[in-house]
Amino acid sequence: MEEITMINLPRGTQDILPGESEKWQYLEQKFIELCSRYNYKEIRTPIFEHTEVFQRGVGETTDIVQKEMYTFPDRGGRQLTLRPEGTASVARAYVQHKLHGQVKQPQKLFYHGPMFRYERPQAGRMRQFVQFGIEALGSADPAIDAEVIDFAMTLYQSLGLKSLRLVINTLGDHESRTAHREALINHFTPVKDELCSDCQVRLDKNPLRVLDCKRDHDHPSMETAPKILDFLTNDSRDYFERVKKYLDELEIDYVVDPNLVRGLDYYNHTAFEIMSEAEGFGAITTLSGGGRFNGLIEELDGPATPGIGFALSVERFLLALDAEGIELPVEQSLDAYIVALGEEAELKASGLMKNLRAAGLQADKDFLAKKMKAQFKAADRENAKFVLIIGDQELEKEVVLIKEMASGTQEAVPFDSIINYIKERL
RNA sequence: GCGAUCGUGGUGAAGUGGUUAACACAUCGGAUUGUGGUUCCGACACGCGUGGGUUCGAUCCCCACCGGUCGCCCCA
Repeated sequence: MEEITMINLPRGTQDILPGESEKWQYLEQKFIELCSRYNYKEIRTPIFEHTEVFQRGVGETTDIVQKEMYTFPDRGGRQLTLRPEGTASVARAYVQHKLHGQVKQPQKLFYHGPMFRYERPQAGRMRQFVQFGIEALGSADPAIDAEVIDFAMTLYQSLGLKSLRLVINTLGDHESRTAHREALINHFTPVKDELCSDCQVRLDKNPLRVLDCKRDHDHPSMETAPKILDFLTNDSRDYFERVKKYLDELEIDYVVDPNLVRGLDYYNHTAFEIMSEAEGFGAITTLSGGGRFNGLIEELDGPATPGIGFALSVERFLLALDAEGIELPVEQSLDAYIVALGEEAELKASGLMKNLRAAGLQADKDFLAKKMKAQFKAADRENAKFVLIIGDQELEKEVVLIKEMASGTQEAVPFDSIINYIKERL
C-alpha cells in the first residue's frame, strides 16, 4: 500500500474474517456440545496470570518458560504473563476457589480461548493460537484417563477426520521417575560431550527430555538408553495397564511409544498425543496432547489432587480437516432480501424488514441505493431464498411481490401475510 | 534464535533497464429506464514492500531493512 504508516497485525497473529470465522464458530459449537455430553463444565480464566503460575505450574526447565513466554510488568510493577497454555490457570483457579472442597468430584472442566507463545510462526504454529481443552481434577481412576482420550478422539472423528494416530506412554509416578532419572544421568554422562548443547543442559535439569531430542536422535547412546518402562513401580505399571484396558474396552486404537515425552514438567503417568497422518500435512503433525498431572495442584499450594486433561489447537484442527479435504457445513444463506425501488418504498422496506426479523427470519436489504438489477445480484450472492420486491405499484396496493429464487416463481402477497407466506415455504 | 524462499491492482498472476505495467477472476456501469445466476460491451495500478545505491533512465541490477511463507529447535 502507498500508506507508509499502515499498521499490520503483529507477527504470528491472524485476523479471522467472515467466511473463515464461521468454521471457528462451528468447531467451537461442536466442542461445547461434546463437553455437555461428557458432562464437562466451562471455566473461564484470565488471559494473563502472574508469571509465577506458569513458572511453578509448567516448570522452570521447559522451553515455554525459558524462552516462549510473553511476560511484562504492569503499571503496578507486577510480573504478568500472557497464558502459554491452559492447565496451569485451571489448576490455579481450582486451588484459589477451593474447588477441591466441592461435593462433586472429580471437577470436570473445559475451556477454550487464545494462548500465547513467542515462537517463529510456521504452518500450524502461531504466536497467538486457540486451544480447546478439558481437565478432570480430583480423580486417579484410569477410567477417566481413557475418558479424556476418548473425548479427544471422538471430537476429531465426529468431524470426519480419519488419518489419526494416537500415541500413548506412561511417565510413571514420582518414585519411578526418580529411579529412571538417575539411570539416565548415569547412562548419558559418559558421552555428555558428544551431545548437543541443549542436551548437555537438559542432562542436568531434566534428563528425560534428552530422549526427546531430535538432534541427537541418532546418537548410539539413544538406542541403549534406559526406558521408563523398566523403572516403573508396580503401581505405575498397573495403572498404565488399566488405562490401556479401558482404551481397549472403548475400542480406541493406540500405539505405545516409550519415547513420548511431554514438554511440560507437570506430566506424570499417562501421556498422549494425537497426530495427523494425512498427506500434505505440514511438518508439525501433533494435533493435540495431554496427560496426567498428579502433583500440579500441590505445586500451586493446593491439597494433593490428581488430575488429567488435554488440549487441542484449533488452527491445527482446521489444517487437518483441510488436509483430508473435509468441508465444514457452514453455508450461509438469507431467508429474505428486500428489493426496494424509490424513496417511499425504501422507507416501507425498513419497516417490513424489522417485522421479518422479529419473526425470527434472517433478512437484509440494500443500503447503497443500487438499481434493481444490482439488488437482485446482491440477493443472489447472499443466497437469499426469497426476494421481496416493493415499489410504487405495490405500495399502492399494500402488497409485496415475493419471488422464490430457486424456482423463479413470483406472487403478490398482502403486507400482513408476508411472514406466514415465507414461513410456510421455508 | 538459526536457515531457505518470496514480496506487482480487491484476488490469482505475466512482464521488461527506456514513451500507454499483459491476461484472468472479482467489482462497478451499460445493452435489458421494475427482476438474479447466461451472453456482449465498457471502466478499474498517479504504480510494481520500504529506504538507499548503480545508471542518462529502474518495477526489472546491487545493498540494507521490513513483511509473508516454509523448515530447524520445540510444541498445540
